[in-house]
Amino acid sequence: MSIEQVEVLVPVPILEKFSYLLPDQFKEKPPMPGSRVIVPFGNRDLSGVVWNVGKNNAPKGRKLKYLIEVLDSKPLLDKESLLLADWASRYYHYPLGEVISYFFPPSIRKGKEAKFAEVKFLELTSKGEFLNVEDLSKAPNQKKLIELIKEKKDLSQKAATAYGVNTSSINALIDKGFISRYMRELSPYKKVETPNRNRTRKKLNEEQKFAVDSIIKSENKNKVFLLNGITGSGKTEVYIRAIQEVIKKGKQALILIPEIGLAPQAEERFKKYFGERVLSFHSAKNDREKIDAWLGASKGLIDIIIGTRSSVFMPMKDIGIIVIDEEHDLSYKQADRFRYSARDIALYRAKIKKIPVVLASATPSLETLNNSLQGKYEMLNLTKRATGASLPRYIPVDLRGKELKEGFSDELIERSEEELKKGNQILIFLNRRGYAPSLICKTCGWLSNCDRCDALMTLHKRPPKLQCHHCESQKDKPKVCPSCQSDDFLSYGYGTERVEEFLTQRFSKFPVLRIDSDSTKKKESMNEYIDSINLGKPMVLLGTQLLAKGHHFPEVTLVGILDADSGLYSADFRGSERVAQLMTQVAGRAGRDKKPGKVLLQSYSPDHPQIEELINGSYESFAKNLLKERKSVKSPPFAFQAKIQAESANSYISRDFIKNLINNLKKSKAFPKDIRVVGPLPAIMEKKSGVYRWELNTLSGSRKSLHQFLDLVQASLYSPKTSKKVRWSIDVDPLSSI
DNA sequence: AGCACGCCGACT
DNA sequence: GTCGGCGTGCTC
Repeated sequence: MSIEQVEVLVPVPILEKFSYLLPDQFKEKPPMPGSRVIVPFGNRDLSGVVWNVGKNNAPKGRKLKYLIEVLDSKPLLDKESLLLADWASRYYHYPLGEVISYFFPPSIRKGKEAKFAEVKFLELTSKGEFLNVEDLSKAPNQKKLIELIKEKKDLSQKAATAYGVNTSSINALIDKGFISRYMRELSPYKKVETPNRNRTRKKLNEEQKFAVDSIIKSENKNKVFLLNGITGSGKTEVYIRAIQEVIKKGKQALILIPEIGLAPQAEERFKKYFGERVLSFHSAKNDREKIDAWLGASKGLIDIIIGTRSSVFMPMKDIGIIVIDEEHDLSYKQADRFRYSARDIALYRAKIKKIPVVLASATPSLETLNNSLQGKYEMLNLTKRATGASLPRYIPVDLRGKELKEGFSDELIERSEEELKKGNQILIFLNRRGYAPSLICKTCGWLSNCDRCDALMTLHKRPPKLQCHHCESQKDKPKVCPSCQSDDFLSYGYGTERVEEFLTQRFSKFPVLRIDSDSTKKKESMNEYIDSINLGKPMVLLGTQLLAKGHHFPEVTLVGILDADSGLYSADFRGSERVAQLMTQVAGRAGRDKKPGKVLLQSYSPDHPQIEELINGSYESFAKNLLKERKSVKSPPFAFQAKIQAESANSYISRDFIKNLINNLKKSKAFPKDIRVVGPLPAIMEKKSGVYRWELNTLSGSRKSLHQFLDLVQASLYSPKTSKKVRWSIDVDPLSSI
């Protein structure tokens, strides 16, 4: 029986799949699931992905259109990718047709041929076949080329040039009709068969060896490991060994890293071990690079992909392990549209493929820590620093009653000076860019409010502007107060620009390097900074969380945390988890090599239980306390959470939208009983980028009930009756509430 | 998401 | 009289 129709996924925010009739020429050899096709959709033609063959779930009576074209004779996505997409679509309650887009580089998704770049090749014409090369003895280059083509069979023009044949000789032979030029696809990758380079075989300690062995032993099992290692304990070294074993078996590895900023260094580090087998992947790559990496990985020409969030969808021929570095990092969660967590997608992908996952962190998320404590994940502890160094010592600095200079206590200044004079580097941490977080009129009290957000605009000095850090708004710094025309302003609070100014004049003999998203805007600047830090000369590093992430600064002996209190009283219940992670990570930059390190923690409440726990306990003890607290109030990870948000030009519209939604859903018989509904409430920052946001938080002890509830929500929101004045979103396992 | 259709305001 | 504003309806 021949196939009459196929079900196609189209990249539109609609839950339904769309069915099409197959024209006769495709009936015998219908496109398989995972192949791309062109279909008519409304009054345009779209590239879609075949989901089902032979099925038709279109409403009865609906007249089907004919599919226009089949783009791929073989599926581009394998069965596992399709399963993964289906799961992700259900789990995150996001339309499958849009989810599947994430599995392709954008241009492939839009219908571009899934091929490596075509390159000029040279071949003999039939006239050329019968040519006696000795006839060309007067043109040695032409003779050489003919011989090369005969010898190599496949010769690209580029290769010919590399052998020393210039283009004019090539063209001469073409003109004479002896050879011709044609275009052919050429893979930029050669399958590397040589063993890994292993340039630096570091000796592993007992804990590291145990960790490597445990991971290797579970090679064909779906096992999740928490590689719980203190900062500087050599986690990377552990998973590199595990990956080496996987590759020896002819399989591939996927390594996820938090941010693009870390990609070049990470890539360089992995290239040292794996040479040409490794390739990085992130959104800054151009179209061609993305296609090449994607094809290379799916054809098995690349063994290791190291990439950011979006790489979790990278199709791979035979994936054998997934590593998620800094698994607690927020950047693994996409915060708009398809709000997926790359970590959780990776966990499910590994489950489908029955392969191990390594979650690496010095400060694991409470979710992961809890899963480990409950025995769902195997915890591999690295409690010693790889260099034999000890963890830095915390020294609290009580700010109460102290006179500060631009946010610095005398103690911090003195200790900093001491270290610099000893030839060491110091790191000052302040998680606030700009000059000052607000500008105030001293005369009338006018504040630098943002017009589009419930937030104050930050004063920047270079260039002198007021900038909102929550939207795109920026304006010139006013010369006089917009309200009372006075010119007496107060720059209130401290940002990195301001502290840089102070440090530069206070420690004038030493270079001050400010590292934040403003100073690293230029493409190469971060690498240049890292290089100058690595020279090891005494200097002051000053920066935001950019500095806290993953870097290895062996010469830093002192870390100064200017404001340990910020975030202590956050409106977000995840605030203290964040702060603890950030502090521990920053602190971990100190004393990583031979020299011991210390961390000065400036605080107005050094006896706050959380600060005390960090100083006298550890991240882990801190996190375990937090888990107890979360358990007692049934917060995640002891309940599953989803957030529904509505935004519109008007607060009442957003509020009523959420109100009506929940009221209508509550009338449904399918409304699960075990759902805790909190809200509607305005978002913590209600007005942002000119829109007003209200939200509904829902929690349940049962994942199943939560999803049942979200199915109702989804059905209601995707109904055509839903108001278009409101932009809404469903966020499963939300992480931020700003 | 696009795109067309459709009904009310300022313009060559 | 028309161009075009964006509300609303629909996509196999």
